[in-house]
Amino acid sequence: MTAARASAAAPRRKPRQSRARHTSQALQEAFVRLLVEKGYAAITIREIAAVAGTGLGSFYEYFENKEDLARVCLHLRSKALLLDMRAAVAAHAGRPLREIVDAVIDAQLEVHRAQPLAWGAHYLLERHLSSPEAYRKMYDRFVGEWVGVLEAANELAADGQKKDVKEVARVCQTIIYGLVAHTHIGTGGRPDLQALSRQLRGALHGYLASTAGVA
Amino acid sequence: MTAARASAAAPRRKPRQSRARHTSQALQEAFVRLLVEKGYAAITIREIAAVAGTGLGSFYEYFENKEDLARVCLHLRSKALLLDMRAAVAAHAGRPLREIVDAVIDAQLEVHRAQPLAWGAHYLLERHLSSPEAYRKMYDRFVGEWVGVLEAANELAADGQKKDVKEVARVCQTIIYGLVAHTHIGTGGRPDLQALSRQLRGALHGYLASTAGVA
Amino acid sequence: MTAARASAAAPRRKPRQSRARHTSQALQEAFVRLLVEKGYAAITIREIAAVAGTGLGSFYEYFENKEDLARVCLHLRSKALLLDMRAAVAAHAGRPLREIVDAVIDAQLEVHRAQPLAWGAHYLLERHLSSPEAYRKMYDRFVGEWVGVLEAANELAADGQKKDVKEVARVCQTIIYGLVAHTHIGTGGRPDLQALSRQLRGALHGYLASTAGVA
Amino acid sequence: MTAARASAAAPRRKPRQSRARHTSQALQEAFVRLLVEKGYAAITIREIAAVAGTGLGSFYEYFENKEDLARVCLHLRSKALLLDMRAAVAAHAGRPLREIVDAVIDAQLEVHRAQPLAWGAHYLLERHLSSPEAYRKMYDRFVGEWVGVLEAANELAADGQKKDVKEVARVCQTIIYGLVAHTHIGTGGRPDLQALSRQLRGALHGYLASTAGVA
DNA sequence: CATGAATGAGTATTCATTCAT
DNA sequence: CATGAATGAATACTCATTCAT
Repeated sequence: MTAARASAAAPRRKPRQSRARHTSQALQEAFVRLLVEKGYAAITIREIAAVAGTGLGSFYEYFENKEDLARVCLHLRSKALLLDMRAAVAAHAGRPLREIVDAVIDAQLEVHRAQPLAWGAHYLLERHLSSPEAYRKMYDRFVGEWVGVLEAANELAADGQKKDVKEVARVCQTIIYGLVAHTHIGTGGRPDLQALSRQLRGALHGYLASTAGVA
Repeated sequence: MTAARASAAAPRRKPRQSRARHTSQALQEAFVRLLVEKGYAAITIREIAAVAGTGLGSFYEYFENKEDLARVCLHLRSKALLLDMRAAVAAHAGRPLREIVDAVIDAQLEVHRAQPLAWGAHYLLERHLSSPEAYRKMYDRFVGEWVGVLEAANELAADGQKKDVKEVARVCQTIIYGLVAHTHIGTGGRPDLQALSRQLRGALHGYLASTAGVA
Repeated sequence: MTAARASAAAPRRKPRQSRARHTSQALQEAFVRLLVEKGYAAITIREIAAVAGTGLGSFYEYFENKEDLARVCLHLRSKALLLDMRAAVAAHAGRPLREIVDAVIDAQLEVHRAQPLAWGAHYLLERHLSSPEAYRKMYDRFVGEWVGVLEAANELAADGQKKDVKEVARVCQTIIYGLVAHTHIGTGGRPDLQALSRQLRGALHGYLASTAGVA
Repeated sequence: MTAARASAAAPRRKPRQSRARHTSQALQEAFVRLLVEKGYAAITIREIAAVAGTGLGSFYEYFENKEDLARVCLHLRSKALLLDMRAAVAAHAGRPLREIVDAVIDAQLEVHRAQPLAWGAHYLLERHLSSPEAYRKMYDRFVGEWVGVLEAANELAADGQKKDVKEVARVCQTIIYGLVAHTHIGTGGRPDLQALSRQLRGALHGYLASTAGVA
């Protein structure tokens, strides 16, 4: 039972939510900023607190340790992306697969467009941090979403081919994740989103077209 | 009585080079072994030396620090993969693109088949360690190799389309790297190489077929 | 208001400044004590902290490293001596040179009389530590003070002989520093201050008398 | 029983003196050079050997450790100075004290004139290294020499005043040592020997004149 | 709830020294 | 006699974490 997360449920606190949110957010932002500047390993908790303008002790009011903070940052951002993707799928359910895929691509690019730097830091952090388990977990969540994409288009050849669907979903996720992450890590905050869009369309449509018989 | 000097009565001392190589190699192997067992962060230099059967000081004869050793391991393995890929391309120059791509896929899978665990550790380590610069550098090296693949098949539509070729190469590299790395990280030493091969063929051939007009 | 724990007699906690001063001072005292006991080179930071009754980390709150602490100790002691000398000069300004010199001698001896051991350690440490620059700097400061001595007595022959004054000052400082330091280093805490006083008077008065024409 | 010093007496070696002397000398010179460049503490035995152009192991053929080497350097140089001083005294025995003192001053300055840099290093090293014991020992040797100076001039007032003689000798040694050392340390290889000579004469003659009744 | 002085466990790293050749 | 790879004892130093205020 961590002191950090207890705030959500603890009755002892009268959190004056706005204050708490502010401090926590400041810490997260400080962390991301430092992440871009000097890399995860070199960041010190003292530093995070200093940049955030909080006392050292306050850090521990909100987070267990550096990794905990990192995980929270990672989780929030991933979740946002996931939800966005899901919304795009829902909004195009029943449409041809090609259209849904395009919608997903557009949705993801839109999310990234707003904060290319932060996303660069995010992908870098993700690479740095993830244990095999965490890696798989996050991946599977997105793969699940892709299964949703494939099922949303009623083009599935036969039923009972779940296994194939999942495989296709994994390949799709790998392609989109790889291209998006690579673009954001490799370009230092100035990703060419147009080229990225073109590449994504090319790769996904190409792959899915060739798999038409299966999925 | 140090293990180092124990070498009983037999081959007292090997010529310099081979001794040095031996110690350095032992350290590298110890590192990879520990990497698989407990993850980068938890590894201690004392431990590496102990597992390698060397004195603590010897570590510093060969490496600056843990990260230096990691980088050397990473570099050597990547280089091997690169050379292997290049050989496969050279051996199939002039053949249809599809064939060359298959050769590359087979070559890479072959390399991975021998030490799936070590490759899992490698991809994990790569994620953990690489700075944006190192990441880009390694990536670009492989992209260059893919440009070679595309040029080896004399199917390039028009000349002067270097830019397109490079983009296609990047997408190909992203696909193969993403799928291979993901498979080795996510399966804890038991990657389904047959499925991986199928996925790679599907994704690459599908993508390249749809881009036929361009490249 | 936590009066509960205040328990009357216990001066639980002093205001910040004084606490900090206490810890830093304790470290300095521990250092000097160890210095006398075993010499600079043999002192360990752990030891200093232990003797001071502080945690190891606290050492680094106040000092960069052993040398830093040593320099602080050296500086404080020298400064005290300097100020004392200056006060003696000021108190006898306008008196005959001989009198002022005697006052300076008496002042310095007085300062040393209180802690002969610590002064022994001080001179030893000074010898051990000082780089040529630090050495010169400290020296010049005292030479400056001697210039003050010579000027305080209005016996300067002609004006514009600043250069000579400085030279005389240097010689005086060398004599007093050499004799005092030597006596404290060489006698292991039991300096014969009477003899020292006699020697100082003899050397300084003798020298100054012979230079009367100049200064 | 050090291996280093054994060479003088050990029958086991056929020293081919020239070789040994060469290596030992090279090490000493390398040491002095490094001493001037970076200070005693920062010097590494590896470095000394490297600069001397010898193998690391060879260092231990000639010296116990860094301090031993330092002591040898210190000792040789001091001894040379001492012998020179003694020779000057002997050459002027029976002459007036003033004359002998001048001869001693001249002799010392002559010795220093040849290698001001090395002497600077010497005095620095002496300051750095000497334990109270070593310090006193060296000092006493020179004081003894000064006793010789005072006795060489047949001006001693009454006999049985050994104690006074010794005190005067100490003061003289302190004056000359202080001025000479200070000049060589503080001027980075470019000591003003003329000024030094003037100061020495002024201080010593002044002091001795005022003590005429005693000595 | 905020703060930051105090703490010390945990490691990296250096460098003198040895000894087989 | 010369060499330098190997060694590990000895320490410095960092930095997360606590807790009294």
